[in-house]
Amino acid sequence: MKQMIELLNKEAMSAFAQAGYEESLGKVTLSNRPDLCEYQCNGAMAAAKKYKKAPIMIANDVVAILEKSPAFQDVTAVNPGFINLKLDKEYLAEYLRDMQADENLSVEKTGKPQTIMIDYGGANVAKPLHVGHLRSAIIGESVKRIGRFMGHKVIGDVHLGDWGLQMGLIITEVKHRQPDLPYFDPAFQGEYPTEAPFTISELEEIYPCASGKSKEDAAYKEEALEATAKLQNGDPGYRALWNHILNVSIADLKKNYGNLNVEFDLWKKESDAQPYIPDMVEEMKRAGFAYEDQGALVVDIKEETDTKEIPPCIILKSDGAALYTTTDLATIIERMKLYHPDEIIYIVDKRQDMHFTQVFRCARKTGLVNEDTRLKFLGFGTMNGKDGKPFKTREGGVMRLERLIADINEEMYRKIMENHEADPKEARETARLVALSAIKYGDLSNQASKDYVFDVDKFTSFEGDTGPYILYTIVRIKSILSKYQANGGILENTRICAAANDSEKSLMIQLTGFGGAIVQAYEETAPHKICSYIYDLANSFNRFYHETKILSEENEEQKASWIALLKLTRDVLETSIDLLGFSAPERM
RNA sequence: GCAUCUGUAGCUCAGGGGAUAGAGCAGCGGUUUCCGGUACCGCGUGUCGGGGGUUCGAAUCCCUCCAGAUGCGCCA
Repeated sequence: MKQMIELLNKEAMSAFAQAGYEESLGKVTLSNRPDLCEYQCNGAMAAAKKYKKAPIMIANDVVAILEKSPAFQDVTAVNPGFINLKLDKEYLAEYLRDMQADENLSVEKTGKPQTIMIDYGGANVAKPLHVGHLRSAIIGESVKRIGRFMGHKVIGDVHLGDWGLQMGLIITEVKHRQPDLPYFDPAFQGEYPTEAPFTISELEEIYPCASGKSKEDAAYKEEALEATAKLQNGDPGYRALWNHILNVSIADLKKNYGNLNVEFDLWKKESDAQPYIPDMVEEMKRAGFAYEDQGALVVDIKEETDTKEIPPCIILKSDGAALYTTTDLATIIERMKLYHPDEIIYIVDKRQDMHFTQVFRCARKTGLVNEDTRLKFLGFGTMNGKDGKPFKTREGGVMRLERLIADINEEMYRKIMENHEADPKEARETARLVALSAIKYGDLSNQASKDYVFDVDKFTSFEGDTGPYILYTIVRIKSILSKYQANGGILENTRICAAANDSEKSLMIQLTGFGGAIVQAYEETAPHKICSYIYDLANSFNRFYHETKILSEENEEQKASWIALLKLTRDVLETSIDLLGFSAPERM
């Protein structure tokens, strides 16, 4: 169904046209002066010059026509030429009834569903997730859900880092510790064990240990490089060991992402793209894109409009090895071949902007993607501590994601138990949900591209612009609805009627803005727009709630109308937080 | 050095050509015959980094300067 603002635009545009002015001038926006009106139209001022006429006169002409529209209860022209609009109450109620009946709450699914791949998460095999991985996971998950809600086919891919020296280092360290394992015996002919020779916690200790050694011990590093090469050349024992590393690691990653309500459709890995590299390189050479420069194989990607020198894209190092860029390009080939995406969105630290500029240009120039395939880089800013510097533990180290989440869960649990008596088991689960809302809302309510301060005290607060405040509002609505049902009320039999007071009307107007907020969040890949929308909505609801005694209302039709309004408010809020990637408990 | 991004209230952030620049937190003062007061209402605070320009109108667009973050060929 059409958005409210579109309907109003149509009214205003036709009024301008009927009054003899250009139709496009009739653009209606939400009022920025709620004391004066609900919606406004500024077209008369823009028209003044064109028609050499005082704006107020133009506004008067338009108002004369607009007054007849059933959409408005009040239309006035104000100096110097504003047109102030107030919505008709019945028209508004009618719209909300339609919205409630619409399965997508007024948001029209796209007529042209596209396949969108989202590359997010940024996890590496055998390395624990840390706070640096938080933003990509949270933002990516939300972008994915928003795209799906709009009716697109969205594929989330974690794109694991599983290739390169890190793997060689781990294999080398395992070899030093357990040299008798069959993986290191070239003569071994039997079946390799199905059980991994290490647990996830051992694995997480092995990598930093090996990495440390390689920095001090040249021979050790040499060994790791050899192991890397051997793995990449397909040594069966090394491959078998590598598979163990992958399995152990992926199981652990799935658990951790699961705790964040983050789910990937694909668990593709850098190694999956390797088979595409040789042909890709050959083709780039053959077509004349790639040439040798200072020993390396490069592709020029300069463009005339550049304001600075963009270095060429290096395809192969001077020693012939592939690098990050190479793998990313090969991954594009694989994605195009297997999934035919119309768009690929990369949700990565904004410091990698230059890298992706190179990859995208190179992919386009060498024809790896179709002309109309969109490649989008959504760079996010750094998560800082209260001191404004990158978030660290108290000891100054990198904080593991698991620890961060556990700490916040604990804090939430403490708050819940402190505030009222609760069953410890239920309180644990509630704490988990509220903590997740705190973390995700805290992150998503900031613009992705900016650095932001991760302030645990602020995010976990039940007051202000926070996740817990949103959840609290939802829980409160649920509580009233269930009381209504407990007293014999039937939710399905309720019907929204015209607003009885101002706070109810502004809640209703706020509800009509849902579709616009979602569409904008989708078009701008900006989940924070949803946050600010639901924060305003929660405020509107709470204001209305305080002025209106709902359950004790004697007029049954009026009571049912309010219940219907509450139900719609709950649905809009819950749909919205689902798009942000968290959910609300029944009680808290 | 060059480039990109950022600069809005004491703090954390919205707003991105229109009417008096907004929220939250922090501070102060109210609201309870209570459907969850973890709420709601009110009060104060601004050279929108500085300066120039475009426009009937600029926090918003353009130029310039200042400050900070980040990035600048064989790491990922």
